[in-house]
Amino acid sequence: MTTTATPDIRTEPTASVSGAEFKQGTKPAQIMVAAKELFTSQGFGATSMDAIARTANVSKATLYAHFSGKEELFAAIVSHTCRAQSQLLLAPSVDDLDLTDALSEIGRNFLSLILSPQAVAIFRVVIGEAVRFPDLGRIFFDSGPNQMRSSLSAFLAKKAARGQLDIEAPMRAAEHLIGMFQTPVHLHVLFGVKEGVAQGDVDKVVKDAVEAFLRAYLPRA
Amino acid sequence: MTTTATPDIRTEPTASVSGAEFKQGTKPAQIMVAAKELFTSQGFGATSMDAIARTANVSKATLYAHFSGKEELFAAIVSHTCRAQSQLLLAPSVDDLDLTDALSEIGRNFLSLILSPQAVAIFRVVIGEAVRFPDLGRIFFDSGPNQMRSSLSAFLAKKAARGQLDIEAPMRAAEHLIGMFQTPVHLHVLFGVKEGVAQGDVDKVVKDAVEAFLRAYLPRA
DNA sequence: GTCTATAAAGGGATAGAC
DNA sequence: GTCTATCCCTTTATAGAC
Repeated sequence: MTTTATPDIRTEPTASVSGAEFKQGTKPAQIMVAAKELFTSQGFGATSMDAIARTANVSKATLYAHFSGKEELFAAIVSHTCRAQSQLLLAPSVDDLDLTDALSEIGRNFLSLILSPQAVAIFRVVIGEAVRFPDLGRIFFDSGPNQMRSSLSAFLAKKAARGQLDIEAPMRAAEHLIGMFQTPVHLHVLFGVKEGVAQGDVDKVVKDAVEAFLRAYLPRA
Repeated sequence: MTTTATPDIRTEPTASVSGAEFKQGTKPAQIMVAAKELFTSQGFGATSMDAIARTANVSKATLYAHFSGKEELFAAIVSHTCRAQSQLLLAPSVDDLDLTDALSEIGRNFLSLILSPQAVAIFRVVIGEAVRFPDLGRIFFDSGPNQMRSSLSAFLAKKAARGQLDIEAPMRAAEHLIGMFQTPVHLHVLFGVKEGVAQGDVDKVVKDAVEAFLRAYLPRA
C-alpha cells in the first residue's frame, strides 16, 4: 500500500465533484476530489489521510484545517454525492412517449446510473461502512434508491389512473420493475464479478423486464 | 495475494453454521468465531488482530500460528460462510406443492436467508472489500446469489417443460422473480435503514411477487 | 492559510521461553 | 502449541515557522 507515487495527480478542474459549496480550484475542492477518488477506489479503511493530502497536492495540515478528521471528510463526500445523485434522478420527460418506450427509457437511465463506476464505488463504500456510519447509510438510501422508487411509483400511478396500467399498489409495482431491471446485473458488478456491463446487455435486460412487467400489469382484455 | 490459501485445519465437521465446522473448543474454532463476529460487526478495516485475539481468549502468537495474517483469516471466514450458505440454499423439496405454494415457499426461504443478520453482515463486508479482495467477491457471489439463480432457473424450466409456465429464458425469469422478492426489502437492510423485517411484511412481499410473476409467466388461456 | 516536521498512538507481525 | 513481551511501521493528528 505504499509505492503509489501517483502520476495520477488531478490538475483538471473538478468535473465529478461539481461542488456547489466549494469553488473550483480551491484547496477544499482539490481535497474533496482526491478524497472521493481514494475512498471510492480503495474503501474507507485502506485510505489514509496522508494519501489524500498527497493526491490533492496539499499538506496534511491544510487538510485538517478544512476537515476536522477522516470521518467528517468521509461524511462530506457521501453527503455531497447524495445531492449530485438526487439531481441525476430527476427523470427526463418521458410523458410524451409510448408506455413501452417510456418504461424502457426509464430503465436504461436507471441502469446507466447505478452501473456507473462512480455509483458502484459509492454504493460499495457506503454499504461497507453502514455499521460504523448508520446515519450516512440512511441518508444515502433516501436520496438514492428510495427516491427512484418514489418517482417511478408516481409515474406508474399516473398511468394507472389513465387506465393504461392495472395497478393496485404503485409502490410495490415500482419495486417489481426496479427489481427486474436491477437483479440481472447489479450484484455482478457490486461483487466485482464483472467490471462493467455492455450496453447491448443492458438493452436486453431492460427489454425483458419491461415485457414481463407489462404482462403482469397491463389491463387484461 | 492469493485468496485460495485457506488453511485446512478442519478436524471434525459439524452441522453448525454459526459456530464452526471446527471441533468445538479448539483454538482455531475460537479464533474463527471471534473473527467472524468482529469482521461482520465492525468491518475488515476496523477490526484489529489484537481485538480478535482478545475476543477469542487467545494470544496473538497463537493466532498467527494458525493463520498467516489478517487477510488470510478474513478469506477463511468468508470462504467458510460460503460453504454454510451453499448448504442453506439446498432447497427443501417443493415438488409436491401447488405451483403458487412452491414459489411462495421458495420466496420465504430465500428472504429469510438473505435477511438474516448473519447474511446481511457478510454481504456488507464482502461488498465493501470487493475491491481489495476480488477473488473473494467472485467466490461468494458464485456460492450465494448465483447459486440461487441457477437452482430457481432449473425449477422454473421444469415447470415450463410441463406446460405449467410459459417461459422462454428460465434464467431471466428466475432473475425477475428474485428481483421482485428482493427489491422491496433488501436494500433497506443493507444500508441499515431497518434493523430487520417483520415476518408479516415478508409474507406480503412474497405474495405480491408471486402473483405478479404468475401474471407475467402463466400460460395465457 | 499553508507548509515542514514531528509527536502520539495503534496495528500487524515476530522472538524466544515454556 | 501457546504465551509474554516487543519490534517496527503506518496512521492520525498537531506544533510552530512563514
